[in-house]
Amino acid sequence: MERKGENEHDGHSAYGSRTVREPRVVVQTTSEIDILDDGYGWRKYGQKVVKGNPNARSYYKCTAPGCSVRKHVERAATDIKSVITTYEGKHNHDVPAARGSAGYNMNRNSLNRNNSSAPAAPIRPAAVNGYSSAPNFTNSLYNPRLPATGTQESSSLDMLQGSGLFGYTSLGRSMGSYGNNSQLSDGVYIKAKDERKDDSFLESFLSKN
DNA sequence: CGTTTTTGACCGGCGC
DNA sequence: GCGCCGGTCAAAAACG
Repeated sequence: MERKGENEHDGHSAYGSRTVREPRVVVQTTSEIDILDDGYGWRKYGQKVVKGNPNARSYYKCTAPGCSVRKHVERAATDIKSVITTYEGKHNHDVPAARGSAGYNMNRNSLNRNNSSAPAAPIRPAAVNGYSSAPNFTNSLYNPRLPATGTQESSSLDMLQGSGLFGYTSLGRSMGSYGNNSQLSDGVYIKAKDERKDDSFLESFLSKN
């Protein structure tokens, strides 16, 4: 649907020019669920398996009209628990869900093309466990087929949660396992840590809500 | 009924 | 020139 053709965005690491297009934000989350609810609606438009990773990469696009924000979700090949979500683009509308916490307004595409620091990350992990008051949980149940490597999530881990566990870490490249990304172009590397038992999580929602 | 998900095929670029 | 790879679109199905 949408347009096609003049949507070239291959660029890669073509720094030469300071024409930095869509902001790339990489969020690494440790959770069983691939789909993190950031408050926006996402429509899956594709899934592909990349070489070097037994897991498939899912492609999502914002369902908001006029919003061409894309989101890629992929699991680390080495750490099945690590979910790497890459956000591309910026939203042109407010957050449909997540009322009350929508006090943010990062919609600003003016000067500010370089993103070495000062991340205008439109990311907002609303799926943070701990407190769930907003009924925004449109994530479908996902069954992460763990390759039964022996190490399974013995028990639910509820350690680091709640609190603004958000820290912008400019990590060049941490999980340099499979030389997939030659280099993280300009992108903010946010590392959010949060684990939760989807069962309790969903049950709580479905039961109480 | 509308919407979203799902799978396959196609495309464009790059490498060799 | 062909093969490889990643990415998106497209049509159909499933679901709410």
